[in-house]
Amino acid sequence: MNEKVRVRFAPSPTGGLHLGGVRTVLYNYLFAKQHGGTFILRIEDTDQARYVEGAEDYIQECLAWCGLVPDESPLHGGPFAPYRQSERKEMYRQYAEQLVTQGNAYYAFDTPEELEIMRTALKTHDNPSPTYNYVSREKMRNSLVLDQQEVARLLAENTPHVIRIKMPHDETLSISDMIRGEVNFHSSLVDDKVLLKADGMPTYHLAVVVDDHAMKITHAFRGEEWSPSAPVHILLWKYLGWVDEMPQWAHLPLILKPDGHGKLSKRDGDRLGFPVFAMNWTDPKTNELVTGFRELGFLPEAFINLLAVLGWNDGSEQELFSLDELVQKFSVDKVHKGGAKFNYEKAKWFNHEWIKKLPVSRYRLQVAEIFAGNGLTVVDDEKFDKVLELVKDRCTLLTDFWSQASFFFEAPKQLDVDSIKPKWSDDKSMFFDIVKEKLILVEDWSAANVEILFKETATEKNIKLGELQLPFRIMLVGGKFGPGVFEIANVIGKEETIERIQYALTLLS
RNA sequence: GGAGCGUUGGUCAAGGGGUUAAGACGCCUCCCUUUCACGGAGGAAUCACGGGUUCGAUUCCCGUACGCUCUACCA
Repeated sequence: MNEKVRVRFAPSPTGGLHLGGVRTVLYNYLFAKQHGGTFILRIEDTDQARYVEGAEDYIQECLAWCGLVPDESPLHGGPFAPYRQSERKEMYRQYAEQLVTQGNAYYAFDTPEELEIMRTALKTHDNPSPTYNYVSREKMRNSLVLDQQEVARLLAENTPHVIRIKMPHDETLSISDMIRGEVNFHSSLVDDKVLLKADGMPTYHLAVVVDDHAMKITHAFRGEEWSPSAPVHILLWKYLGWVDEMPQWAHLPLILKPDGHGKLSKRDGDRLGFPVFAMNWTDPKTNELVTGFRELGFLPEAFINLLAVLGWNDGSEQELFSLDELVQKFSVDKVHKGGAKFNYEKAKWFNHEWIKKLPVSRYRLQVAEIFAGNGLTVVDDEKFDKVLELVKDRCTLLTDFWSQASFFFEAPKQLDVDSIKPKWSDDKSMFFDIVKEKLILVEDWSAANVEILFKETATEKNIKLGELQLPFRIMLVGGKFGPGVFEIANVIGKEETIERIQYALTLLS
């Protein structure tokens, strides 16, 4: 393992894992693996208000389902523990204090109300979002303007306070992004971000820098929404004296709503009728269930594949990639700069392709579970595989196997007799009576034999074969779908075939 | 408002100074199949706008428009 490359995925346990999240994990993973490096899962749980019980386990399960198993994580452990930010709390305070001592940060005692007053007071048409910056900080209650004794008194009295970074007036901060190249920010336009919150927990800005340093992270992939705060992070690496160890950044394009514009959100899934989470997620606070790709019948191979090409393309015509192939072929410089709208139709196409591509043994178990959920226990594995093989071309989602194949195991509950009745005749009725009798005598129950017998009888009775196949299909399947009728007859067996013909004849007489 | 980023068919996209501007999804037509699919053959549909540079710009440069992200003691 090449310890030179260490990349991490750092979700916060606040809910389900959405498409953008999984894609970020995926790119992190691909990059780490193709360089023989280490893929790390770190949990960013410093926001106590939004922390959700169970979300961390959920994330780990999603990763396992997708096959993106981390080398180091809270669950697996690793040499750079802890992998949960809340367990590193003391270290953040220490670094924040160090920055204050160095003069790169300061204490701010402003209450939320005072901040609100400042923002509304400074708000103008031209400046709808005033910030705490090198101008406004002069009028606030912080250790930059208060005299030292006052600051000491406030601290001694345990006055709630935060630590803010002191942004320089006039500096150009340059970020080298693996996807976008060099991006420049002027420091006067960046605000004095809070580094350490009043509850003693760090904000993302401090935590990500301290953790990435502590875990020796070399490459950092994250969503584009982080791009504007990159200058803060750069400065922190500098102030803490770690510039030489700073990871290389890559800001990934966003996954957008299929209609309209904007970042894809959980709500869009409900609204437009498709999943946005990897797996089912039940919010313990509201008990609200959000459906996942897994439960909807997606294969992890397809899920990973569709996500990989939503923001990356290797330049060839290839669209279907296995995880191994992705590790081989992924490259950061082919990652797109612009966001992509999510297209559920295309997503389903990927799943369809993977269902056709993979051997049925790969998803036999999941389909069996779906059957069990519908009250049917699979007992004959050999038959089950045969059936799956027979209908896989017609299944887009794993759940489609139920509607496409349940009739192989239990007689259809309803027959679409309406589509045969108009053309039904006594001749046909007689034909099936004869066929039924002949079928009883068949010894070698093969599709070919049934077909021959069927054809011969049709010729005898002088009825066109085509006019008989549809009724036969309805008798066996219940509707106008499924593989070849004689194949079906073969799989469901002699007795069952005869029984279904018999039953249908009573309905039609 | 500001900053950063972006803009090739409806969507995902390849390409990149001279091309009939790939391919995929979706849509339409036909073939196969007397079911539904799969498969096969076709079709409609695109370089945001304006200036430059150039013999020539979809491609390079500058503007404009539009979009997105950020502008929290959230990440």
